[in-house]
Amino acid sequence: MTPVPARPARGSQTGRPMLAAFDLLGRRWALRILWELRGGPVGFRALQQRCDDVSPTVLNTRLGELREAGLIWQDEAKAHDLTALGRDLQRALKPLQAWSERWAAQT
Amino acid sequence: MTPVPARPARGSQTGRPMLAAFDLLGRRWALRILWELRGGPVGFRALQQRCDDVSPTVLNTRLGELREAGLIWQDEAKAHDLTALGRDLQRALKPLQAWSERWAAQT
DNA sequence: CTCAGTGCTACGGTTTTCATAGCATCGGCA
DNA sequence: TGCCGATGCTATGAAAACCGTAGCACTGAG
Repeated sequence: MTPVPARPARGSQTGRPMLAAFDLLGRRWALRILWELRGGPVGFRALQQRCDDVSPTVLNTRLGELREAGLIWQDEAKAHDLTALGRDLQRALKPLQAWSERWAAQT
Repeated sequence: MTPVPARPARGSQTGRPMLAAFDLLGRRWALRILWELRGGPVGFRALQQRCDDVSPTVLNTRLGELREAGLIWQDEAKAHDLTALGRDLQRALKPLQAWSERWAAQT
């Protein structure tokens, strides 16, 4: 079951957007998949390789969820790509990258 | 096994900080736990309730990972709280909240 | 009309997460 | 002193998620 802002998130009463986002992005490979799509459309097998050979089952499940959530879509050649909303999220995740480098520096 | 920036992340060769962050934050409840700690130290059972009664096993596992990663710590009263690094991450996650509201608005 | 490449699904085994019960400890408070 | 509720957390089996591999259907190049 794909989390969307309206519907209550897994393990939550209220459908608060942030909690739905946590539910969606807190699934394995979800963040990574979005990340690997940052440079334009990618085919299934290429995407799989970029994600360190994630198993196709999970990859396809995540792609389905992200598609249903409106973050990605498939073009006519079946390549997976970010939607405007997905690119928006991408930008929102930018500070996370900066943080991760501070994290690395501190350790 | 807790992901830290130096060590390679789960399912990754390189130990790129961003991938380690994805691994750490892509585990269930991890983001939520950090989020619920935004207002200061919280005890175990209170935190569990705020996280929609997450099972204590997972909560404790996540807390251990986040502690090992240096994002949270325990004060003398055993209450869980963000470290400076954790608060830093908190700030980095701020745009995500804004995004989630745009997401909700669009759906 | 092969043949390599692609998108994806089926299947069974392993890992993660879950729900519940319970232990040990620590204040109040009589 | 002995009880009582609350707290931090662990143990244990069941459910769900995830994984690796094999393979099907299709498409375009040669």
